[in-house]
Order: sequence, then structure tokens, then C-alpha cells
Amino acid sequence: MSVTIKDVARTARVSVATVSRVLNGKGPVLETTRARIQSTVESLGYVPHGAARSLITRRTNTIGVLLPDIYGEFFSELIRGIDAAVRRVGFHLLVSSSHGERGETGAVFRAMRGRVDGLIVLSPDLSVPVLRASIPESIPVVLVNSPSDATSPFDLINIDNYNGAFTMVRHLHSLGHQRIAFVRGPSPNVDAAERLRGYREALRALGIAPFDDVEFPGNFREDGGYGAGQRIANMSSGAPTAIFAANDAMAIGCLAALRDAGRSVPEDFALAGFDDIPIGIFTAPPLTSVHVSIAELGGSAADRVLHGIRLENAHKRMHLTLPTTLVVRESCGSAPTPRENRDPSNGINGRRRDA
Amino acid sequence: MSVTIKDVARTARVSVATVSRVLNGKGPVLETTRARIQSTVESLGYVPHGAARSLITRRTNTIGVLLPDIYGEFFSELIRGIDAAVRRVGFHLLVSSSHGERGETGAVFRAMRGRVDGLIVLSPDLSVPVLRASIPESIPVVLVNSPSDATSPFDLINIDNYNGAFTMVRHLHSLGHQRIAFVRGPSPNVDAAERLRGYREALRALGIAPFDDVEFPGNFREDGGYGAGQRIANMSSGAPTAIFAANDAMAIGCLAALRDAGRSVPEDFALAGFDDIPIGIFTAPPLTSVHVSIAELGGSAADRVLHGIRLENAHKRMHLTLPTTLVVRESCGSAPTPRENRDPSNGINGRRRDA
DNA sequence: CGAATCTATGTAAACGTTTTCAGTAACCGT
DNA sequence: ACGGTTACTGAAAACGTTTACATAGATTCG
Repeated sequence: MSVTIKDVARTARVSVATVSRVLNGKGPVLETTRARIQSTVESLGYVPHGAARSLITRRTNTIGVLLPDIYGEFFSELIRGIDAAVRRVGFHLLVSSSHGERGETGAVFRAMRGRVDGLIVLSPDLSVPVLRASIPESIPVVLVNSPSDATSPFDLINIDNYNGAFTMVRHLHSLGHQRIAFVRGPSPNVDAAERLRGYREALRALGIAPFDDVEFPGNFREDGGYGAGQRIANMSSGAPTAIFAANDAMAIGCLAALRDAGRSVPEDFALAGFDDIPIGIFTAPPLTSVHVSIAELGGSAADRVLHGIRLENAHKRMHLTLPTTLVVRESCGSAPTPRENRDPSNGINGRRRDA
Repeated sequence: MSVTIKDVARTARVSVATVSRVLNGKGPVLETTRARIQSTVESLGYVPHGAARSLITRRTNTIGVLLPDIYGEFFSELIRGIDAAVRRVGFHLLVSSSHGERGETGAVFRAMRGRVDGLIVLSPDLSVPVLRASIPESIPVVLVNSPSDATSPFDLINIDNYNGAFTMVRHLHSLGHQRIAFVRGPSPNVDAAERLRGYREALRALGIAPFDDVEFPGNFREDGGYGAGQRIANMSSGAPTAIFAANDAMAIGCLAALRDAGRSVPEDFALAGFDDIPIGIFTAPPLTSVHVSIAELGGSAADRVLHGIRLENAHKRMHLTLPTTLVVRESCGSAPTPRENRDPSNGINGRRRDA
């Protein structure tokens, strides 16, 4: 069927070794023969067989990405970041989404073995021992947004959820809010847990006693935020003056609930989210949030795993934490920033301060 | 390094052929030896080398997905749909995003050759001849949301943009609107073009003379919709009573612009979008839109390419068009539907009618 | 000027599988 | 008892590359 290196060699009247040499630019080869081979390659439309190459070089030039069931923009942004970094060095991306639930995690890993040179694993829900048991240690692995464990044999890259949340609470407090509610993320999720921790610690640091009844369960989705918003709107006593949702999707749901209940933002409640999704500029009012650069997160993870591959997995393991940025818009009543055109390339919107 | 089939064979005191047989469940093998081999495989932690396997079977068990630069939820939904379908038969996904711009399209295809058994290509911007020139015909290829060409040697799956838009216009007209503005998508995009065509044809069919000045340029992003909304809010004469944006992101931007200009929806303008993104339920007011099941689109594409692989690319080429559904919410003032909890698994929100 | 180094090429062994072919032993029907 | 299946297993040839080694001529060097 397809044309092999032998066909090229025969047509160009050289040995396969020489063809291989010009293909990989290795070893000396006469300029005239190089040109001859080059042209036969093109005229024959020859493309090297990846599998054969991988077999002998023990390199697939592919890195695997394992994702849980992710909805929304996070997914696309992350892949965009990874793909850009990886493409620069001629690597490919083997993606497997929804490795969540059932014990199929191990199966997925097994299926990836021998197909990838490195792995990026996103598993905010999986516990360390589970990961440890099912991830092969023979290739470089970077864990993204995963439970931090000092003894982890893997590289680790996380978003600075803790400081992001802490900063947001401090910001709300600086605007005069004393009673700040929190809409939590899904409970096994490590991002959710860290944001909650930042919220609680900030309250403590500010000398505000934390009351359990100003925390509301959530699920990172709009409907979860809507439910919390309904409950808050109906509170008769001890109602908060500010609401901090663990992500923007819930903040938007919350906003809808408050509006439906006839309450307004920021007049009746200050409202803030987390993630700074693009649509946050266009809500009414525009949403104060914590900016996270997902694409950058993906890019760093990719760079890290590529580095590990280059050093044949003998590199020093690192734990990286990507900073977040406070983005102040109108939903907290503090900064009547005009709605600006959005530049998606750098994501700079609203007024930003270092977190 | 890694343990090979030979190690297994030696340890289990059989030939590699026998090991291979139990691994693939082919050919007869004594129950006792099967068990012995099975257990050695596990104790040695043996995993077959994918490349070696591909080399001889000429199968990679992988399908490639080529995407342009896509933002937002579309990407994740599509991949989710494809991945689910593909995983069912034990296939993998090689993803390459942003094969847009420069002439690197050919390079991407070349890099994929030999690594995948089939291809799903999403290229709403690429012209047919370009695609034709750079896509290999040796493996099954499914074009998604691509320019339709009756003579295309590839399978084709599209969303029924035309009828979706047509139906929406008819709906707006049935509510009494005579002057319906349209916010266009980016011009080379085939989805944008089809939606525009549906809009124009519907106007014609309804006997409404189309005026050029009720069409506004857009880009499928929020800011584009915002710009259009500003212009509409400032129109002194001949202002439309209804606005139909070519996608939800622009509708939301438009909504923000109108609100900023002190105009309200649906009182001053009826507003409708296209895509039915989840957040549309939580805007104020909830957004009337055209529902498209992206995950289903991805699933169909995957099934189609898998079918092609099974038949070794000798299958009959098909052109599929996935139906859309009108989802009526409050942004057009017609249906004061209560905000409902959203079930993300089937995406049924609001009131739906067949398109 | 012989030895050593370099340049350009070819030969052939590996990489880890699957699969064809062949072989042995047991069984079946006549 | 014997040819013909059948059940099981092994030997070895592929698959398409890369690369260590070999070779042969040209150049350099002491």
C-alpha cells in the first residue's frame, strides 16, 4: 500500500540507511545525494511510519493528557495551552477525557503505556494513593490541580487557589463587609477545598468569627449557585452582605437567583466569583473575580513534562503554584469600571491587582 | 527496561506465539496454559507495546481530531462526544488544535499519517479545494461543520444551521416582529454563512423585504455582540424590534450593550441567540436560542469514522445534517418560562419545539 | 610515505509484536 | 487400523524504521 523507506531507497539508488540519514539530518551525506533523495521522497509522497520509528527509538513524540469530566471553558483553554507548548517541539497530544468514576483509571493508564512519552494528569478528585498506585513511574508525569503531597514522585502544578480566595475575602472586607457568605465547590475537589480554606483562613485572619451557616454547598455549576442564591435571598436573619462563590459559573447562577427574588447586586449584596471566565465582563453587573490563566497552566504543565522527557525522567521533581489575580468589576459595588472590549489573547479585563 | 512478550513467554515456559494468542483471545489454547500465562502477565506487569503492535497490524486504534482555534464550550462538548463514542470500542484520540492560519495544515496532516486510523476534521473556515489537497484519501475522514460539496470524497456532518435560523426568524415573526436585525458571525465561517442564509431566506419567505442595515457584522464572541448592541441602541430611525444573534455569546454581549444603553429586553427589543449554551438559562432575561447538541455531533462523527475504518474506507460516503431545536425562553417576551434546574446530561431546558 | 583521521555510504541487526506454517498428539468415523 | 479432522503449540518470517559496525576512498599529519 503505502510507500516505505525501501521504495525511496530503491528509487534513489541508495541504501535505506542513507535515506534515513537525510530524513533525520544525522550523519554526513553528500549534497547531491541529499537532494536526489529529498526529491524522490517528495515525488513518491513518502511519509515515515510513526509506529516503526517509535518501535526502535523508544520515543513516541506524544504526550498523554488525562482529564476528568470537565465542562465549560476550562477544558478548551487547558488543551489550547498544552497544545501550543507541545506543538512547538513537534509533539502530539493523546487525549482521554472522563477518566472519572469507575475503576477504569488504571485501564486508561495501561492503555496509554507505550503510546506516550509523558503524561499530564488532571485529577482534582483522585486521592494521592489511588494516583500513586495506578500511574506508571517509568515516564514523566505532571499532576495538575491535584492534591498536593510533599512526597509525591511526580511534578505538580497547581493554581494558587488559597491565596486567590484569601485575597478576595480581604478585598470584600476592605469594602466594609463583615458577613461574607461562601458558596462551596463540590466536596472531593481539591480546587474547591483550597478555595474554601483560603476563605476560612482569611476570615480568621481578619478576626471575623466564621459561622457555619454562611457557607452553602455548591457544585461548580450554575444551578448550584442558583440554589445558594435562593437560600440567601430567603434568609430572615443573619443574612450576609457579601457572597463569594467558589467559581464564576456559580456566581452567575447566584446572580440569577437574587434577581429572580427581587434583590439586586451590588446594592443588596456584593457578589464575587473565581476563575474570571470571559462572560463575566458581560453579566449585569460585571463580575468581580479571581483571574486564573488556564492556558498558561496548561503550557507550564506541558513544558514541565517535556523537560522531564528530555532528562529521561531523571529530572528534579517540582511543585509549582501559579499566581492568581484579583479582578475588580462592579458586582461588589466598589469600582464602577466601564465595560471594556475584551482582548482574549491576554485576558486582561477590568482592573487587576496582584493577589 | 520494560518487560516484553518474550519475558512473559520465557517465564511461563511457552512460546511467544502462545502468549500472543491468549493476549488477543485468538486461536485455541489449553485452559491451564492460558491461566498460567495470564498470571505471569500480571505478576510481571506486562503491557503490550503499542507501536510494535501497530507496526504489524497496520492499526493504531487511534483516531485523529483536527480542530481550528476554538474557544468556549463547543470544544469541550465536541471532544466529550467523540471520546465517549471512541472509548466504547477501545480507540484513542489524537488531538491537534489550532490548525488554522498558516499553511501548516498540510504539515499537521502529514504528521498524523501513520499515527491514526481515521480522521475527524473540523474546519468551518477552510475551502473545499484546500481540504481536498491536504487530506490523505487513504484513511476515512469525516468533515464536521465544513463547506458542503456534493462531490466530496469524505463523509460530512453538519448542524442544520439553515433551518435553525429559519425557524427562529419565523418564531420572531409569529410574535409580531417585522423588523428583525441579525448579528452575523465571522465571514469565512460556514456555520455563520448558513445561519445568515437561513435568516435571509426566512425574511424572503415571510414577505419581509430584507434591509442591509439591519445586518451587523460580528465575530461569534461577546465583544462583537456588544458592538452590534451599541449600534442598535443608538439607531435613530428604522430600529429593529427584534435582534437575532448568530450565536449565544454575541447575544449575551448584545444584551449587555442594550442594558448599558438603558434599553431593556424583551420590552424594548426581543433578543435571540443560537447554540443554547448552558449559561443562557441564567442571563437576565433567560435567552431564547436554537439548541444544538454538540456532544451528539461529536458522537456521530466518531461513529461515522469508526464505521469507515471497519469497512477499510470502502464505505459509502454520507452527508448528515443534525437537526436543531428551538428553545423559547423569556428574552423574546413570548414565554415567561420559569427558570428551571438544568440537567446537563440531556440539555433540556426551557420549552422546546421541533425546528 | 605510512598511519591516522575523516567522509560518504552500505550491511545487517535490532525493536516487540502478530501470524503463517508446520508439527505433534489425540480423537473420530469407517 | 487408518486417513482425516481437531486441539494445541512452536519456529520463524514479517512489519518499517534506526543505528552500530564495516568499508573504501580521500585527506591530513608527523
